[in-house]
Amino acid sequence: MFSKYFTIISYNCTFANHITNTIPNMNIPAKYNSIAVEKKWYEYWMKHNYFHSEPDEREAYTIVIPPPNVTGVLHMGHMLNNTIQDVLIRRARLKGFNACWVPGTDHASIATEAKVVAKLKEDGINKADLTRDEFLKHAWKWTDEHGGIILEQLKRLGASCDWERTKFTMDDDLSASVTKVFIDLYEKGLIYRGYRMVNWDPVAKTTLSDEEVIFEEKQGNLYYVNYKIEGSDEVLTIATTRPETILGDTAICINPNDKRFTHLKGKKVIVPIANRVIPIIEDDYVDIEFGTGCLKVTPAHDQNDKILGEKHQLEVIDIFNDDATLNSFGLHYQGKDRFVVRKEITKELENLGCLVKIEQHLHKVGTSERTKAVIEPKISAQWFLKMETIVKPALKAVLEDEEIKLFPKHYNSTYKYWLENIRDWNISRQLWWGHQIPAYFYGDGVNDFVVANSVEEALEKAQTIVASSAVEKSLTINDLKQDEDALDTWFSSWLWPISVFDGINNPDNEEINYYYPTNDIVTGPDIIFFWIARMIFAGYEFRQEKPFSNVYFTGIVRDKQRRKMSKSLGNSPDPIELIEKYGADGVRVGMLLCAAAGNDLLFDEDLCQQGKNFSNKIWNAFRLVKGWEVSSEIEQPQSSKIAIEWYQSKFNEALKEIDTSFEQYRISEALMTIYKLIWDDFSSWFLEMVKPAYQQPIDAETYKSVILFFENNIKILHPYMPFITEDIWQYISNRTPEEALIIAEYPKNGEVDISLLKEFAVATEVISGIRTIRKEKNIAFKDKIDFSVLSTNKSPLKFDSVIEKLGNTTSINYVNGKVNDALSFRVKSNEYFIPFDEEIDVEAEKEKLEQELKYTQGFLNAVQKKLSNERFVNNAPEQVITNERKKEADALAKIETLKVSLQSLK
RNA sequence: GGGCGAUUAGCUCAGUUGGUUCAGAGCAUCUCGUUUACACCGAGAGGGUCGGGGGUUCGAAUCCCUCAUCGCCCACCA
Repeated sequence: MFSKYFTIISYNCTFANHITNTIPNMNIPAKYNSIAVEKKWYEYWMKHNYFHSEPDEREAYTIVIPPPNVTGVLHMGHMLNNTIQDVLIRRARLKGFNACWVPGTDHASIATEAKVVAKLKEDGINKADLTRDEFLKHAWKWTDEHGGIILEQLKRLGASCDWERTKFTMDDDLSASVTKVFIDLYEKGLIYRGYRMVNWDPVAKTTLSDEEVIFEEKQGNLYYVNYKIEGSDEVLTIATTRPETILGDTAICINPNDKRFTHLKGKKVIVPIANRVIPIIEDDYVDIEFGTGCLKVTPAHDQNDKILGEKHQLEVIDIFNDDATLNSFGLHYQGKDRFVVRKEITKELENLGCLVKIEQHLHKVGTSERTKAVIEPKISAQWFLKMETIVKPALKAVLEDEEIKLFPKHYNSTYKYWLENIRDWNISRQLWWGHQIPAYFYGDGVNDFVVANSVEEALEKAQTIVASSAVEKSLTINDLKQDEDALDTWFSSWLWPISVFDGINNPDNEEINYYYPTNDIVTGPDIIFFWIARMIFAGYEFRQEKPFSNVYFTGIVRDKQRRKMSKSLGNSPDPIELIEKYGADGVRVGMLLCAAAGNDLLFDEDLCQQGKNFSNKIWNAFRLVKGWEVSSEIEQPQSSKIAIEWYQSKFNEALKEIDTSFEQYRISEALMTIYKLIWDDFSSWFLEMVKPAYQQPIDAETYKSVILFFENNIKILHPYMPFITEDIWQYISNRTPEEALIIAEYPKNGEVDISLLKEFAVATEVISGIRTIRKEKNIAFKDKIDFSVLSTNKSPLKFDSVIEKLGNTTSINYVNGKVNDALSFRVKSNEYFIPFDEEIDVEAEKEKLEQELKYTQGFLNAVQKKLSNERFVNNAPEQVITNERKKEADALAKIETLKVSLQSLK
């Protein structure tokens, strides 16, 4: 017998090479080397241009990347964000879509300009000493040196962007789009120049949009100051948080209903220090309860005061320079910083006897998102975009028509609230780095300007205007002066999904018509207003169509202590180091495992380790399969046959679950489904079921299925772990570039045999039972055991052969009565027996049985109670009742078995 | 001050219209194991009054009310 076996094996060995010649006889390394593999396959993918997309007859699936800051460095937020995008895009590619992921960077005007200014300062250069052109030269140099690092880092992650399409928001065509859009909106009357209260960042020396201001709660003081009433010895006390602005006061306001001050109506007060006389005005805006009920009005430095000022026609005195030092209105404080002045003026007021008291006061202070400087409200001439009409289609698209879906959905209400309460968008910035506003002044008047594509065009327009006016004057190019300001960064990125396909300059080109609207956009919820909403505005305004169908908001990446990851805290790991340590696949899996949809994620490096372990698991499963000799001479064992049937169903079930998860953008849930499928179902169950005995070959038919399943597994895993899957794919068979996994065909959905899956679940319980007894009684696995079952069902079940194999039992005996001298366990109403030579601890067995009996009896009672409740039987659906009856029957049968067993022990 | 979202095992989270599979998953923990893919592993086990309290219902993690705690967004109280 033995020698015969060997003959067969040696025969099959030669044959094996013949029938499995699709599998190249390469040496598979014992360890998976992520670094070498990742480099190899990324280069391969690039070389064969798989990431590149051109319009064709297939359906497009498009994502535009949220463009990171051009000089930025990859952080964990990008890692998460781009992993998700890559998963989506790779899956779409496998599913047969023409997948196009457009990468690029944003010029990030204020952030980049701040960096360049800081760099110049280090080199001893002051921005103020440079001309605009000189400064821009430095900025471009900086951009060329640091720009695009982040895109290179994305490649390490495996991002399958169409790099040929890489865009930058200051590329010529994108800049032209911005200008075109500006002119268009201006001509529609939507852009206007206004003298308004804006948020002034005194460090960056620019205005900011409301969205760029972050309110922080700060402990401040409330200063009570006396103002002398003109022509009287009486004083009036006001409360203020900003005593330095006293020098800009132009009125005191009281509530007309405040009886305390009735006698002061129409009088005037003298501003301390400045000794100016200002009126007392009345307005019910003033809260009688707050402070002293008297409000000092400084129209130049407070939004509300400005409104009051306009209403009551007050003088406006701006006391600050651009850097928030005081100007000449600051009198002897001229040139000093506002916070220094606050301290000094307090002292002076005290010396003058005007300071009544100082109270501690907690209040919100606006700070600059970028520079952290305290915002100074300032009145200045700025450019604004009217929002009223532009928001309308955007509201409808998300809230009524659901043309655009937000995930998670609850962002709908945030979106709605913001859009309904939106204020005009301040789009001008006092910066050089960015798109210069295409407005050209031809005269000294505030309104002496034209908006044009170029200075030449501007000249023409200006000449026309001048010619039609009464004033005789001829203009030359030298008379024109372009507005110094640049546009808000978001004024270019709101066009991103359109401009990357040149859809602004060239609205009917093939690409924009093919790729637009894009499918999904993936970003953090922090830029829902900055970017997402505005892209939607732009989409409807310039193309009368949504820019994308689905918005997936990721969570914010935090550390284990829930702190936001940040440079200053130093709690953010270096993504590249992580990739080197755990492999890109491992890190991708690690990121996603902690990224439950709709939640912030607490990043934990251990999860990358889990990802790496998963790589290892797959690698070893592959080594196992690859190590088998294959024989076409052996008949397929029954256990393999049924195992294949089962795994096919299990796989189909998983496939369906994955689809459902993706529909809801539950990306990490889909990954978990695949993880369990491959680790538990495929490796722990399926491979063990079909695994040939030591040094024995596997039958060819089973092997074929194993390989097919393996291929299907790595296909569905590929979006998550692109590198290891491509590597194994190519080991399985020498593939031509046309057969690479990255462009393979995603498995088709198939039938799920639910009853088969259920039967298998029972079989696993039986196997578990055997394992438990083996363990309890120290019966080695290699010792074959006798195995009997007492069952109402006398015929062998589908998975009996599997039980025999994985339990290492003799063929299962179906018996009519209890087996003596045996250990037993029960699954459903069946009782299973394993003979045991040594004396059985009767008491212990009895105890066990009684426990089980007690539990089952309790269970039965509950079920019967339910069933005897008339209202339950009358009201519950048929199915629920049927199920309860079945539970009852099962419990009764089990109790019977238990009683018989107990009887025999007594 | 307004709005939104949470609160389920030690941790991070699932739990769809209230009822099959309802108390689950992964990780962590504990026990045993180096059996010829993998100790980056295998087999097994423990662990939760579903934030508290009330209510609706035959039946509640799920619906309603209320309280508590935490997070996020928005808002001009000097």
